[in-house]
Amino acid sequence: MYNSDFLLIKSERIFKMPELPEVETVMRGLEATVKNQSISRLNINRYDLRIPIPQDFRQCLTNQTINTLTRRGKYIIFHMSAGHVAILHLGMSGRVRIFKDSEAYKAEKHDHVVVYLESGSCFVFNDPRRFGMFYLSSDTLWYNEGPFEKMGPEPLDKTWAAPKLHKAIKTRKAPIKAALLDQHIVAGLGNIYVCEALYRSGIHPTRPSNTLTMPETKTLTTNIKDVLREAIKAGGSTLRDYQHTDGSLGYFQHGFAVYDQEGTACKTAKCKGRIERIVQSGRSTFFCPSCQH
DNA sequence: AGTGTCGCCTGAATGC
DNA sequence: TGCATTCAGGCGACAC
Repeated sequence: MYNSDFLLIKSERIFKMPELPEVETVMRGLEATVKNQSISRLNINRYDLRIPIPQDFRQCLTNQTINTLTRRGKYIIFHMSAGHVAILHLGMSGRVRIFKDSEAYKAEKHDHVVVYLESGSCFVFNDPRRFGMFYLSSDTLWYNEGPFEKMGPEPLDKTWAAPKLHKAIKTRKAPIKAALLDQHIVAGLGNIYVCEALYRSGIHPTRPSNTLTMPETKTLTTNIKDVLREAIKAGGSTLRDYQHTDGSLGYFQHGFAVYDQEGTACKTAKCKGRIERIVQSGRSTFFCPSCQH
C-alpha cells in the first residue's frame, strides 16, 4: 500500500554504515521536515549511548526552533534559534525515521530519541549498537570543540585538492588506508569509501602514506570526490523512491567494486585479479592485488 | 606527535 | 533446535 507519511532513512544492510554520503543523505531527508520548525515535545528513551545524551538535552531543546541543518564530517548539526546546536552522529548503526504525521509513529526497539515538531511531524533517532551520539553545544563554540577542533577538511570542498592531502600525508609512515580513515587528515571517510577510492586509484592500501607521489595523490583526491559524489547522488534518488515505497530500498541500488567482494573477479578491464581481504589496524580492507600497487 | 590496540555494543551469521 | 562464538567498525582512551 502507498504510504506517503513514512520516510525511512537507514542503511539497508548491517555492514553499510553511515559515512559522509549517508550522513549527507540523512541530513537532506530531514531538512524539509525540520527546517524552521519549533520542537514541541521530545522523548528520550535512554541516555546511555556510548557518549551519553546530556541530562539537559530535553530542556534545552523544547520550544526551540530548528533554523537550519548542516553537516561536518559524519556529524549533522541542528542549528537552534536560541544559540544552541544539537549534534548528531549515527555511529555504526544509527538510523533516522521521519513521520509526516506523528500519529503514524510506531515505537521500535532502540528508538532512543523522538522529536515532535509543531507541524505535527516527528523524527526518531534509532541506534541498536548505541555507538552514535546526540549532544549539545553552542552555535559559536561547537566548531572549535570536541571532534571538530582538529577535524580535517571536507573532501568535497573546492579548496580540498591534491596539494592539501599531499602536505598532510607526506611525513606519515602509516599505511594510506589508515591515513584516509583518520578524520584529522580528511573528514567523513569510512572503511567503505576508502577501499573504493584506493581501488579506483590503483593504490595499494598498505603503501606508506609518504610514498605517494603528487600525481598519485591527485588521482586519489579526484577519486575520493567522485566516489562520494556518486554515493550522494544515489542516496538522493533513493530518498525520492522512499516516499513511494514501504522502505524496502537501501541507500544504493548498486554494489561496491571491492568492499565486501572478497574472492570475486576484479571489475577492471583486462585485470585477472581477485579481490582480497586483509586486516589493517583491526579493520577489513578489500583490494585487488593485481591492479593496486 | 604519530601510531597501534583495545573496548564499547547488538544482531546477524556461523559452528557444534 | 538451541546455545555459544565470531564478526562488523567509528571513535575515544590509552600505551609506547
